[in-house]
Amino acid sequence: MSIGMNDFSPDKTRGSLSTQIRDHLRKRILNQEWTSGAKIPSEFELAHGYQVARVTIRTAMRMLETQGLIDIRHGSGAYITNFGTGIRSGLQELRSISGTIREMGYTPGVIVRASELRLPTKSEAEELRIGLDETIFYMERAITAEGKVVAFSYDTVKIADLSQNVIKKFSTGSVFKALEGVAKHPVRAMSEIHAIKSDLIGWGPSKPKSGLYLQLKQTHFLRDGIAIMTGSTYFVEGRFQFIIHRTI
Amino acid sequence: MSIGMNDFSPDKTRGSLSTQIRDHLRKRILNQEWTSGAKIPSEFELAHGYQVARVTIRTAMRMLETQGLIDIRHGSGAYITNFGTGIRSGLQELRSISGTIREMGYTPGVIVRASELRLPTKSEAEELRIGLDETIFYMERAITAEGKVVAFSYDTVKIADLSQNVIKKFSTGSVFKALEGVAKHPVRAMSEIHAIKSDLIGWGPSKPKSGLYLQLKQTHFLRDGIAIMTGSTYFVEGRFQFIIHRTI
DNA sequence: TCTTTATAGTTGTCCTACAACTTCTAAGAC
DNA sequence: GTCTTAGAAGTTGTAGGACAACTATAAAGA
Repeated sequence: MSIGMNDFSPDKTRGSLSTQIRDHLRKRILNQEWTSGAKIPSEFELAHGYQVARVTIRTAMRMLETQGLIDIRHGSGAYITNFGTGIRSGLQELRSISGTIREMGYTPGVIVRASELRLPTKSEAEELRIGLDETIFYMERAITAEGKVVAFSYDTVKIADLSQNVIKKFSTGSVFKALEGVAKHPVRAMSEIHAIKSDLIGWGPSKPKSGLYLQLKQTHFLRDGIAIMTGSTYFVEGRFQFIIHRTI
Repeated sequence: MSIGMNDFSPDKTRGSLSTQIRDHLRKRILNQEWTSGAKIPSEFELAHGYQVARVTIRTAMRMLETQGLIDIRHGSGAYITNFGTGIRSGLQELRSISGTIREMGYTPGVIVRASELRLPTKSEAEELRIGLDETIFYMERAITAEGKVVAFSYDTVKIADLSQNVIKKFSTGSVFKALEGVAKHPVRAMSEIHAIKSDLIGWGPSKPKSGLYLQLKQTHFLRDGIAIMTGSTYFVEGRFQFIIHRTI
């Protein structure tokens, strides 16, 4: 089903107009409203369609180009890049694993094996830029798709200015969702990638015999540069496909 | 040493003004002209400094924001993100491995173990979108840093419209450099990442005993979406640090 | 001391105009 | 008829000015 631009209406509480239009256009692209390689409407047409100035459309389009979704050619137009659909699981975009699994058409799940309030280790305190006496929240979780574990996750969250209510939600649902509710959701992450072979990682019946994982050792940051969460996620090799879209 | 904006002069042959200014600003940021978290000059000031319209500066800044180098806040200003220097080896940016090694302060090298002209396999033909009868160029290379192998590379290049001269250069220097010379350098790549443990990969004395690699299975594309190169690079775990900068 | 209110500075959007580039069409040359 | 060239139309890039929306700071007031 096509989305079209008719269902768009600006929301003053949700960031700038251009980012809203960017997100709307992204949806339309991922929804395959235009085929791969196709030319999308001109800035002039889009501006009329969305009832905004051309510069607002331009700003949105520039962002999509930088993210690799479209290709803008001077004097010609903007074209859908040849991989529009694969990108949705692109690693360069920060989104929850559950969300990605859902978008791929599977049913995500989370199994919390352990969670506790404790003091940080030295490296954790360093990553989160907090003192060694500041209590943090630690979790060991397994992320599943269709009931099968695709990743084991070991995370530490800075909870200094979070309510007990928010912390409780960590154990039940998505950490991202819980943080979003208090306007504390991360907008950026720095990840180190490693290939790991170890029998010490993972648990339960879904634990892979190979012991082969793709480790994402990452720290999440808020808009103002404050670190809020750090940890490692071990993706079971073969059960999750990572794609990176690289641009100049 | 600071760069400043005095050494900037537009070059009509090198893309749009805004991309040139983006690259110039990127250099200044990576050169640490502003410290991490610092506020950079306002759009108005930059526009005056570079002698261009504000919209041109804005376009450049938006690209830098999408790439995660700066953070633009409405009504306040643009700020250097807290990881400006680490990003230069970010996987989301497409650059030659040799160049990355050089930027990290090491001396890169390439050892060509084998190279040949041959017909493509079925999957190679599929990736490059060519016929099974179109000759391709195949290479097995090792990329070194300070003489130590950091990655083994198995690549296939589409050479249909390349001269013999260009092909010869593949064996001696950087593939990227050779393609750049004929305006055929890739601007985009789609990479799959895998953790691999195998004794069949690599060769020579630098071959790691662990057999543990981070595999980048990627296809490179030209500006117009044509695939030009496909293959796998196996990074020896521990000898090369991958960082990904993820944004919303 | 704390709160509220101005004020200046900065980014977001709008408008208009034109330059630069691409693509297609049609006229012209042969 | 075929190729080349010139032109026109369409599209993106840049310019300049104006104002709205937002932020941060400072001053005034309670």
